[in-house]
Amino acid sequence: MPELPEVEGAARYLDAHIAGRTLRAVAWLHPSLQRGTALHADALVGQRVERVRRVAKWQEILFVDGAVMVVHFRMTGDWAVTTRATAPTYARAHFTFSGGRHLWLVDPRALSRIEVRQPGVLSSNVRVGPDALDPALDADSLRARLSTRRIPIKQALLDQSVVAGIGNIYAAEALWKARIHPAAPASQLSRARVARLLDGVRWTMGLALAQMGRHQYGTATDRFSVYDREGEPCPTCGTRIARITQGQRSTYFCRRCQRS
DNA sequence: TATGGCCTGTGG
DNA sequence: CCACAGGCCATA
Repeated sequence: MPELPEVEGAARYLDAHIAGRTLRAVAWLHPSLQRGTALHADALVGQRVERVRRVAKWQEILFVDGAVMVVHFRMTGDWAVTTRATAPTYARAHFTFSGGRHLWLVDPRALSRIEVRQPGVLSSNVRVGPDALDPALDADSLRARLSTRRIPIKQALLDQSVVAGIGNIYAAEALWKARIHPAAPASQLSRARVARLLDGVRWTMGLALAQMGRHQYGTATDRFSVYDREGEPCPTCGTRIARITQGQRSTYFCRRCQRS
């Protein structure tokens, strides 16, 4: 569920809690996490965390000896840190760290994924495009990346190999901000429109990041302009916000402000 | 490029 | 009961 800003917030939160600490124990609390990952995790016990960083929508927990635990929250993952060993509701994995810190992967749908990499071992590589907030990504390069995609712009934004970090909410928000119709063919956007879109992506994610100071998402729906607001007035023009389905996902937009 | 599946929960 | 959920992967 988390997109770039939420994952960034989660990674910072995690870094603040476990950087410098030593992993003491690992337990998998859901069968979906027990396939494959459990074996390698044992090797991490006894090792110290160097830091935690975000890569696209992944979090990488870097250990001082070079091992890496990679976590993807998918739709509903989140962290909880406690000082007691009592599992929160929907806890799917349990990590005990030195200093009496307990880290829980909390995920009602249990779609989160965890991989462990040893130094020098490359994981099954996922192709990800440039980070949405990468300053090196400009309108021309984004337009070039979109130019071959024969799909609607909304769906292209969700494709992590085009740009990394955007999800269903911020795709809708950015398109609204940029006044671009979500069904517009990705390959046919003018340079000016792509520039506006990139601004929209950064504006909407920058806002979210600023609010993210303290790793919380899921509550305030009022921070969105169109997402999950079908039938409510567009903040710009008052037109009722529409919902359509694109690639099995809901898209919210304003028919008046966002034209093809 | 489009689809079903992964999982479980919530709300209409 | 059904639709839908801030994601991604394997498959056709």
